Amino acid sequence: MARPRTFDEDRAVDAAMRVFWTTGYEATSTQDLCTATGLGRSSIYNTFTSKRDLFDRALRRYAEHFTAAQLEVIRDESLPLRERVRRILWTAVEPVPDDPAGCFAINTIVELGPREPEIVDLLDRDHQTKVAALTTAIQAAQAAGEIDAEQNAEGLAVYVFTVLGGLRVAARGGASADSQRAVVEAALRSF
Amino acid sequence: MARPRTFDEDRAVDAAMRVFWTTGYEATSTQDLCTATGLGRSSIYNTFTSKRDLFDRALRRYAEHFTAAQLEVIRDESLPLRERVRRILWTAVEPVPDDPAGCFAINTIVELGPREPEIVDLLDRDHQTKVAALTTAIQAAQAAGEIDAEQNAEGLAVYVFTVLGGLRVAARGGASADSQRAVVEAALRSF
DNA sequence: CAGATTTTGGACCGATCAATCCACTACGAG
DNA sequence: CTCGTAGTGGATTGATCGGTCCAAAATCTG
Repeated sequence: MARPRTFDEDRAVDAAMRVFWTTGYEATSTQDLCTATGLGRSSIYNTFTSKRDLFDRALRRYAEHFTAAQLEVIRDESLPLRERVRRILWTAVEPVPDDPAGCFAINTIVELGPREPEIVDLLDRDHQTKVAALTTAIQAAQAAGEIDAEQNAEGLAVYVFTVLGGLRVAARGGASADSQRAVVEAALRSF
Repeated sequence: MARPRTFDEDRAVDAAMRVFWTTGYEATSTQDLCTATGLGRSSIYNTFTSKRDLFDRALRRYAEHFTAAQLEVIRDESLPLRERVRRILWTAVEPVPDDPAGCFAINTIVELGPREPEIVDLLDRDHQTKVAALTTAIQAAQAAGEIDAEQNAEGLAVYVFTVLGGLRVAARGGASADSQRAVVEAALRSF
């Protein structure tokens, strides 16, 4: 060991994540990444091997962070299932104020999906984790007589995340909170 | 007038549209556009003033084409409203085989939304047209006692297109027809 | 303090970007 | 048949791209 780093690696990934989230992969230049992280080119390439590698780390960070938060809501048995679903969808009505518009994962699927199967795999695994958790929660609610037991639980779980995807695309296009709220209400009628 | 063009302008826009649709704006090079259209650089820059201009024309063409098709379905009074909505959503379950994955309009909102307000405006006007048409159809169905009159008609219309957006993002990520079908079924329960 | 080791800033690299230019071609008008 | 005009192919432009390199700086170990 010799000269220590003057920056925090996680902070750098976080800053990069927000730039990629806002601007997309192609439209983000390495110069943008330097500016956003406050690092020089050498520090970035010394720590992360390439723009693509840094993007992967940023995306993983995003996926892990948001998946963990969603799983916590999904598994919170102190709330009725319907309320848990509402909270999942509600993140699109009232997003975290300082976060960029839309969803980084969805932006990435849209931009890179057709030509980056590894990224699709990563996001798909993440998606499956969430679907499985929600499916389990729905089945429990069905067994408890909380919601209609006739419906396909997994189909309903996929439906929830599909609606969330639609909401986040709409948010990226500047949809109003009122309009997003109306969609959430309509979506919840399927339960 | 002198030497005539050896290519069809609309065909060129169409070819460009498919490349932008597949690859996105940033990741499409002018060389890609030359290859896809079969034109030389000069012909492209002589006919369209810039890459951005050609993109705008391609996007407008897409929006007009698909909006027209959707409006036709929405206004087809020979079908029950529920069936019309199903057909709108069904385009995500069984897309036109040779079309690129996903929806060009949604891809564009996601990629360029935050930094191209003019494009957002264009797509938003298009969106409003469709929402207004579906709202009218829903209100008629409510007046006819075909569906529950309690619900906010416009909210329901926005909901339908939001779900469609989610389905198209899922398609971009390679969702299976089975999974898409289950989502359509769940979505229709809100009616 | 000295030497080894890592980080850092900035100059630099070839490749590629969107866009322009120009010589040449092809055709309509007279 | 010739002239004028518009279309075309390909070379070329300056800017920017992602990525590398190197000398100077900083701090740990002994």
